[in-house]
Amino acid sequence: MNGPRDVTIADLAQHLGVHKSTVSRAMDPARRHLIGAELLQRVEAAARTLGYRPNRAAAALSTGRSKTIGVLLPDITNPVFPPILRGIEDALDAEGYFALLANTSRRDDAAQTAVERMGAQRVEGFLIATAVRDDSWLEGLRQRGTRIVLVNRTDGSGALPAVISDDMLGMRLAVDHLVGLGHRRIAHLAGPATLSTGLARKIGFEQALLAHGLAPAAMAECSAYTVEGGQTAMAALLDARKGRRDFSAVVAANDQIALGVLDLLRRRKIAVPQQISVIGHNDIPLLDQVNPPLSSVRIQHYEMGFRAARLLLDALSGTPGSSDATIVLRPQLVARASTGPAP
Amino acid sequence: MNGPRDVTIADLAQHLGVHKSTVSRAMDPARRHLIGAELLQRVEAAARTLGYRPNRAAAALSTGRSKTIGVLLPDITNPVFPPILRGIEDALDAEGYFALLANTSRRDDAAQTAVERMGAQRVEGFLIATAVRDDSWLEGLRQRGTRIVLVNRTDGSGALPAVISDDMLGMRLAVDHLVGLGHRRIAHLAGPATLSTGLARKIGFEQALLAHGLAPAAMAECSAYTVEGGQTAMAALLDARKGRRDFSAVVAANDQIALGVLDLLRRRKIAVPQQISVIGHNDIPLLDQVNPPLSSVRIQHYEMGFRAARLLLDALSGTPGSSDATIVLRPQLVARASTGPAP
DNA sequence: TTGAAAGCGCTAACAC
DNA sequence: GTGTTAGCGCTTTCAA
Repeated sequence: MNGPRDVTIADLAQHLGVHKSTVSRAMDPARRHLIGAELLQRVEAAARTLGYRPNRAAAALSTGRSKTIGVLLPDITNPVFPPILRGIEDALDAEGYFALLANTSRRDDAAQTAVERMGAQRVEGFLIATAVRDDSWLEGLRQRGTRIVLVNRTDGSGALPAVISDDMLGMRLAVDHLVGLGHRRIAHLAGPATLSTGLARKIGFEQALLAHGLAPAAMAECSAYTVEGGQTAMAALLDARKGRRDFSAVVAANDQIALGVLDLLRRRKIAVPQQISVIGHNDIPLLDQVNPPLSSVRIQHYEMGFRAARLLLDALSGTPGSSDATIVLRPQLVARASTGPAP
Repeated sequence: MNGPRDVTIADLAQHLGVHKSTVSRAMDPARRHLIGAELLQRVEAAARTLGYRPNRAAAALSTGRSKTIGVLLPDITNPVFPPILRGIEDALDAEGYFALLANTSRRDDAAQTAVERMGAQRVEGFLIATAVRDDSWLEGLRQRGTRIVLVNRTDGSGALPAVISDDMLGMRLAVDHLVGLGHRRIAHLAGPATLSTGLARKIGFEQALLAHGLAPAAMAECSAYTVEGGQTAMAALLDARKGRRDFSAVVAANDQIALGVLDLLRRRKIAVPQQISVIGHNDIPLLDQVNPPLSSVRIQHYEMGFRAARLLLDALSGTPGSSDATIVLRPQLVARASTGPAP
């Protein structure tokens, strides 16, 4: 059925008249020094001529280490995730690890199913960007010894190591910026309260206002972090006020929501930023090209992925200290033309 | 070092007083029917209570099938690739396969290195979106029996199965659209000639013009499919003409290049589309929000990934016919505000 | 319908 | 330095 069988270390050993464990040693950089210099050469030469290709699957079975990490994303199609994944992959690659990928927005239980199937593949740990605040199964997993690092979002337990952006600070940057422009009546379009980011940004927004002695002018929760979610919530906000707007600026919980807001305001002929200022969060690509260029809070996507992967890798190799940390990255304000002086 | 050892089929077998091969059969849906109904129940119950988790890594070693596919992308951060990857993943997931991911834009030989390492992991095949026209190593791989399906780009050999977009048709759509708007002098900013898409679109552009009895008004090749590549090439095109533009429309080889063009024209105070019309290719997200909304040729990214994965899966399972096909998907014109009547 | 035995390719004590 | 031996957990003939 298959063509010529793969060449194995046993084949090499026989060919060279040595034992296969000798070949095994010669193949492993970490144990190569145990081998005679001349023999080492011969092994390498033979490997080349016979076309030997190491079989990590076999090594994995023997050692229990697959050199493979499970990565769970809601949906790679959401522009927030590519740079995170890229960061993850760069960190893993440097250590010879691969990412096994799953998008979990297919079904409700997709994340758990993926974790189970990846567990069967014996991934050494998980990088999870899909945590929901009331996920208790994640904490259960951890207690059974599964290595997990959360990215971008945390779960409710707070017990799992995570790498996230400082959402409170992000909101402070946004609010300070607007207040600096003279705005006093500021509205917030929140993300889903089921997500840690949705909640943290909402609280962050309120606290940031409070620091200026202000209260929210209006609040609404979007059903999802999408353009449509933003449009719908914004329409509701405006309609509820029947034309009498009591706010001059909107802080959106993420960029897609903000884009939805821009879209709706454009359709309703409300000028941005002359009549209403809008600011997003995350700073996804192309925001500088939209109309008007959208102000946002830039978070360190790539860095987030990279650090999360490093954290997991360190935990796997038993590096002390780093194991249980939660790393909080600093966001940065990016002011563009969608925010301007209060009317 | 490790906690309690994993539960294996041997443990289950002992616990139940049967042979492990019996348990193995009970675990495999395809061979379950060989097992007595009552015993089957007991096995399943025991598996549950003892917390048995199948070890695919071991199965992989035994069967030679890892249920894993290697996916090579240049850079997931380029908005063209997320939907392709999503399509791939959806198709793989349906068959219980996982994608092992590698971004290959890190180094020149990253693709070959990744293929080698993934080969060691015994992936069953490769989905490759990084082909370069003069890649001969891919063809070599195929001849040695490696299963490969190309996505988005083809290599030079034409011998490898691939799923791509109809680039000739895409250019025809773009050119027909512009000619329909009255343009006669049309320029092309080509992608790198080392990529199949760069070349095919360039030829497609020329042929499409020819069909209207026209010749290219100007041509330039961008060093990369990037915004900067577009800016630079466009600047060169304009500067070479010292202000005397002999074209009223630009067909860019992809959207990033087109965005670079828009950017440059904005800085030079040349009105789009009043003075120059611009059209891109691929229709990446947010193009409808940029200023002005960019016309483009929409290609079926998701479908491309999905079909490629299906093709590979079919080949792996020995489904006849489908194995060696090259599938060409039809693109579609998306006219927006960046293209308008010729001045 | 179930059991026995061999083996997938590699690693890891331990011995020489 | 190198060989021996014994698995890792599962599948797969072949028998019974």
